[in-house]
Amino acid sequence: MSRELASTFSPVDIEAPLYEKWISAGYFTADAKSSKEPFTIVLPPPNVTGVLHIGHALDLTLQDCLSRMKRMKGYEVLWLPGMDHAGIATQNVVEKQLATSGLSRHDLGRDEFVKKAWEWKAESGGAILGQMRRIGAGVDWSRERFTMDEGMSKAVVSIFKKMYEDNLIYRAERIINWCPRCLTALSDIEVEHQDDAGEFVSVRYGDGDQSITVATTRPETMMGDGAVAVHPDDPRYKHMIGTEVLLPLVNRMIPIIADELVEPDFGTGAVKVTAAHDPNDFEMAMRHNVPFVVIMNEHGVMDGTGTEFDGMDRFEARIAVVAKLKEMGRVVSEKRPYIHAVGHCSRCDTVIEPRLSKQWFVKVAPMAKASADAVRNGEVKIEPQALAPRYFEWVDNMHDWCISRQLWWGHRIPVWYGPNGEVKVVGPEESAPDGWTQDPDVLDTWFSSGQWAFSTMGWPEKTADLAKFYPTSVLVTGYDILFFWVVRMMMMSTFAMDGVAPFKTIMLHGLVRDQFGKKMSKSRGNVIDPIEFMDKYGADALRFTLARGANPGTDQALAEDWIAGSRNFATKLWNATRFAMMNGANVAGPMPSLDSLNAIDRWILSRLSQTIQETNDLLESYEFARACDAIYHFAWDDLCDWYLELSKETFASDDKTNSQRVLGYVLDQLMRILHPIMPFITEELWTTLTAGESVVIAQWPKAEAAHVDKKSEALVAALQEIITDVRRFRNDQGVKPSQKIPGRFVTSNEIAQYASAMSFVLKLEPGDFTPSASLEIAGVKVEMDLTGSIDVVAERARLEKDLAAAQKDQKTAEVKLGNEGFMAKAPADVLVEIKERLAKTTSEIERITAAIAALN
RNA sequence: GGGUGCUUAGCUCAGUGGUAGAGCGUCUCGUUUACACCGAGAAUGUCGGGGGUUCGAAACCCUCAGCGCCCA
Repeated sequence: MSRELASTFSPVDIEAPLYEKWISAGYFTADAKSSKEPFTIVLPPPNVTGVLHIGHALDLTLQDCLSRMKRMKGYEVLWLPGMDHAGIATQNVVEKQLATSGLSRHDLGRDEFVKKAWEWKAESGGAILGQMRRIGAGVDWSRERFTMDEGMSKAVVSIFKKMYEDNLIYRAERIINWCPRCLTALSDIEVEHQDDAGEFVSVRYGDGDQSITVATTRPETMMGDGAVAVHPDDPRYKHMIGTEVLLPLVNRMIPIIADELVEPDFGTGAVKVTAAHDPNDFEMAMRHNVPFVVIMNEHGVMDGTGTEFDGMDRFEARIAVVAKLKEMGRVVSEKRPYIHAVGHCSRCDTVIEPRLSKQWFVKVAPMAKASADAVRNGEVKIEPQALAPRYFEWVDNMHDWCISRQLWWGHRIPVWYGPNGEVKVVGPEESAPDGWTQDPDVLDTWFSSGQWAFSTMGWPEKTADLAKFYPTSVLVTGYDILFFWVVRMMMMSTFAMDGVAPFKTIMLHGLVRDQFGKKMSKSRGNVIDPIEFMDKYGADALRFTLARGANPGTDQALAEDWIAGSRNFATKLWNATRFAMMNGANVAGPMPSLDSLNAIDRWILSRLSQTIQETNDLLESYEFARACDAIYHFAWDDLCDWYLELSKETFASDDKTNSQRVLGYVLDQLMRILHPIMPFITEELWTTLTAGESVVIAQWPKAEAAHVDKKSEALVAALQEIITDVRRFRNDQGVKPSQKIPGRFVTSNEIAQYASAMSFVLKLEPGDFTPSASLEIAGVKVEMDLTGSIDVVAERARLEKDLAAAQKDQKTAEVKLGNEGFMAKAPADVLVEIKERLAKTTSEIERITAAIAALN
């Protein structure tokens, strides 16, 4: 009735064809007209320049796992894929390409350059999409989106206009983060702070009585100073407040002002105020009317100081300025290296230059509040909840968001300026008056990817997709971009979608690290390439490893050995299924009634039922690691190590029909619950076993409460105890595993029914013999003939060790029961448990003592 | 400086009040007809230190030490 499985399992051979099968069957294409309850995930859009890294692999695995499970549960699943246009990154890539022919983007002009960028995207962009297929991601490719495609671009303009009209977007001159290499403004989150070794120089301003020493890490900016600030209550400087000192190098008189922001204990307690080149100084300058003196151009080169330093790079100038000040005898002290946090461009690592500049901003306060409220009032849940404080810390203290970028690749700001300084936002269906010019800048990429949850579904049109699939069910992403993208999405969505948050749950996972828990980086050389490991071990193995490491909200370590271990698990499943089918496992016809089954069959059904329940509950609560563990131990320990071994004797007999059906059922169900995590091998095995169309569309198993059978569990536990102890005895006695020895079980209880199953596993041959050894375990006497004398020394050592352990356990139980406080206060069930433990250890001690006596 | 985690077997990590767990690694035995990508058996932890709460603490509280991350 069914196909035969190849004798060896080769993941690379089965994976690609199966993915093609799923796609052509349309399993992943969502239907907005379906009457099924929706389950929606939008894929955090990878960067168009990016390739699949191990973090994506984890993120995709978890999303795929959830969406496959929900599909099996009967939901109408939409998992929407796509990419963002990555303004700076893409522009950098294309500029680099141009540079190879000696061209800059300015040589081409804006329109030509943007055309080039689109060409680049068509040819080389989106490599990651192909890699997503490789890992088995069941996304709806028919709905693939790109942040710069036509629909999303329209949405960007619409929302810009809407926000502008609501006074949520404004243009202002502020200190912004400027990258002198990318030549653009950046938002706060595109700046990475690193501890760098700099210098801390104290410089004397003024002379004689009218002098004050300021300490700074940026001496080169002193030509732009507009004041010196001290704390208003600082007794050292109180008398100087309101007076002026001489600013060296440029010989300008600047005031000494008092501001609470100054920390008296930091440095000399006096700081220079460089209003146009430092965000804190800017704030102070606004309060005290300190002039803004710009001393650098957009490249970070000194400019307009009227000194010898003009034309020097800022870092060059720093050295030259200090040298000059030293010459003048103005350097009071120097500390070098001075470790302090310095902002770097997250795209090119250049040191950020705070720069006074006119830019567009989003006023975040109202939207940030709505975003915070949605989580506070429970509309949106953060999983794990322990990470919610991080979210609040960010949304509650957010600065306005600088959204203009001095780039060409991106959504051009839809603002036009008239000849007399008029400003007009031009919506998607409108056009600008003749003679007006459009703002040259583009919008931050996050401005459009922040709309990912709704404009991918056709907003602002009232589409069927939006009606069916918005808000999305769960957002799965790393906690590292909680502040970046998630908060942006929360703000944009609550604004555009009448206050309805974009997702019901935000599920955060951690980062993937190397086997020692260290961050992966090119410089460390510890980067794991998911493609390489999928080639070697299969996508399922990589997925299982990642899911098994995914404890809520925490980072996970990853090593090749562990992926190999998951591959071994896949091989084990393959071989177990192959073996089962060789022995006639099947899913034909109804299941036999429970009372017609033997205890071993009933036991595996009981374990299966519990495993299904456990797996379901764990996956529903995003406990991927524990779900994997539950399945792994059921499959390997319960099914392979015990059920199959204990059933071998049955399968060799004539009375095997029931067990064949039970085994078929167990494998069928096992493949279903494992499918979301290991889709390929489960599909291959399930379709082979059941001859069904696809496990992708099979029903998710329900835990059968009627299958839970404590009696059979107790019985099998006894069988396991007996078998393990006999094995141990054989091992201690130096009997080889394959060696058959005479042996029999002497018992009057129901374990007797399973004597032949145990004999089969233990290689014991019943018959007429004079036992040379006997063990008593779980109320069963096992008699064996080792043909000759047994190793009394080894056996006594073993027994004495067991005796000591039993005595220790007995003692702790006795102590508890002799404790008045325990007897008075411990709950009844614990009391019963300890009493049972005492009884058990006591009889165990009797048994071992008798066995030792018998040895003599 | 502010916030927030973490410290459990050689390694990486589970374990939120009732006799310490997993995977990998280690040691011994083994080609028994599913599987050597395997099987069987074994060893290994005063749960970072100290104090407290409790009949009972790896878990709860305080404190010290070390490590990490985010933000300034």
